Amino acid sequence: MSRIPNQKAYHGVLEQIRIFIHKNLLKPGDKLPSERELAETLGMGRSSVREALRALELLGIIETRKGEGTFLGSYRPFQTVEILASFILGNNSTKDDIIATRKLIEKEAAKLAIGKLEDKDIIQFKKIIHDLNNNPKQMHIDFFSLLLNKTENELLLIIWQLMMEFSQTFDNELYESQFYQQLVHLYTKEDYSLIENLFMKQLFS
Amino acid sequence: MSRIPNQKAYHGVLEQIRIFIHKNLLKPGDKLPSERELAETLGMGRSSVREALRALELLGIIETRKGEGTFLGSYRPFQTVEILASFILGNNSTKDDIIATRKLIEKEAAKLAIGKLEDKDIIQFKKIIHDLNNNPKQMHIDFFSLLLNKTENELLLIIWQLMMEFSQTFDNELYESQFYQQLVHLYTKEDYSLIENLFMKQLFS
DNA sequence: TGCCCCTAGTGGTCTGACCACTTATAATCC
DNA sequence: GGATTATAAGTGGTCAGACCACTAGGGGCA
Repeated sequence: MSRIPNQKAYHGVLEQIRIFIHKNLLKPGDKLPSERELAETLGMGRSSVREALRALELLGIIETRKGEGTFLGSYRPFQTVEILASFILGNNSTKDDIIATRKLIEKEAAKLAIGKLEDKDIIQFKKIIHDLNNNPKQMHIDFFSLLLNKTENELLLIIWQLMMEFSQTFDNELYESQFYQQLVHLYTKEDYSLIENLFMKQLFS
Repeated sequence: MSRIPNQKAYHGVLEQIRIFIHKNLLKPGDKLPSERELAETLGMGRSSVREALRALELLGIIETRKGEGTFLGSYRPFQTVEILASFILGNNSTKDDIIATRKLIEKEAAKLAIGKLEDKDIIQFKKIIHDLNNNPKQMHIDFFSLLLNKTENELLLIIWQLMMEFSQTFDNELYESQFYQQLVHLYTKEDYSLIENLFMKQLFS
């Protein structure tokens, strides 16, 4: 385990953990060696090991529970996207970019949902639209949350949620109230050719 | 700066750094406070600060140079990709999400670029396509980097780059070689109605 | 048998120390 | 005075040791 001089220690730890996981065929939920044990095995300080573990934890690759140990998590890049977004959004990005991207996702999600909606989903959509307890913004969130879920693309859902979250403070650019009904109506009639048009009308209104 | 008991210290550091960046309008390349300074300012140990910084470094959000300091990076998690990818492997639904989202952005970018391309851009596209030094993957990256740039939606560009980074290691689902030429051809003829069709043909081939 | 307490092990955090490296300053030399 | 060279200060990289808070399991007690 000789280290290349200019290589940082925690990179080595990362690599070793990766090897350990694969060699022992660890599955999500399985336990990893303790920090002290890892440090001794790899011949480096505990703090260096911790730096690597913290990084992996932030990315959702591992989970740590105080008093218990370190466990392999079920890694998905979504957490990574989320962290990156929190540093990127609001800094480099303009309001316009966020809104445009949000609408783009909504439009595409509407098309992706084609053929994946059952009758009970349609009913659910109508219920959301007519729920008078919700203000327009909440209605919008409920509506597209359901729609995004139906696309079965979890990543897209996460990105959309991030856009919504970061646009909370300034974005009131929702759609006209009848838009949602019209969209549901198109699903009901199974007339999918007009979905794009429906969105376009909203985007340039 | 009182901390909620069950909240780990480095999460606080993460948040503070994020605020610092936004408050001071730091751009990539700008310098952050030193580790010791951060530790004192935030009232916590240097090791906790380091754990947060290492995580951010792994994500490419910051860069550290020994003897110089810590600098804001350009959000490109290059160093990370191989490590992360090795954890993604085997999770097919996640891979599918990444690929689908990537292609979705490419399709929409192609439509967003309508009306924003000048003659010199067209020439540039053709140059990229016919550059024999590039392998197909590099050509694809160059092609859509330029296209995404032309959409003038920086956020969309960043998301796309992230998808590309992740999918680099496992995704060979590019488009047929004549696809790129056909797309440029449509721009040349200013025949935009067929862009969607062109992509759809690729997606289901 | 069932309960409780204690202990060993674990992650969470801090401190202080030393190293290697970079930069800016000061001293030196011509 | 100007150029070169030593020096000092500052920075990230790493380690060791010490506590703390928490968890789980075992041993003892009723």
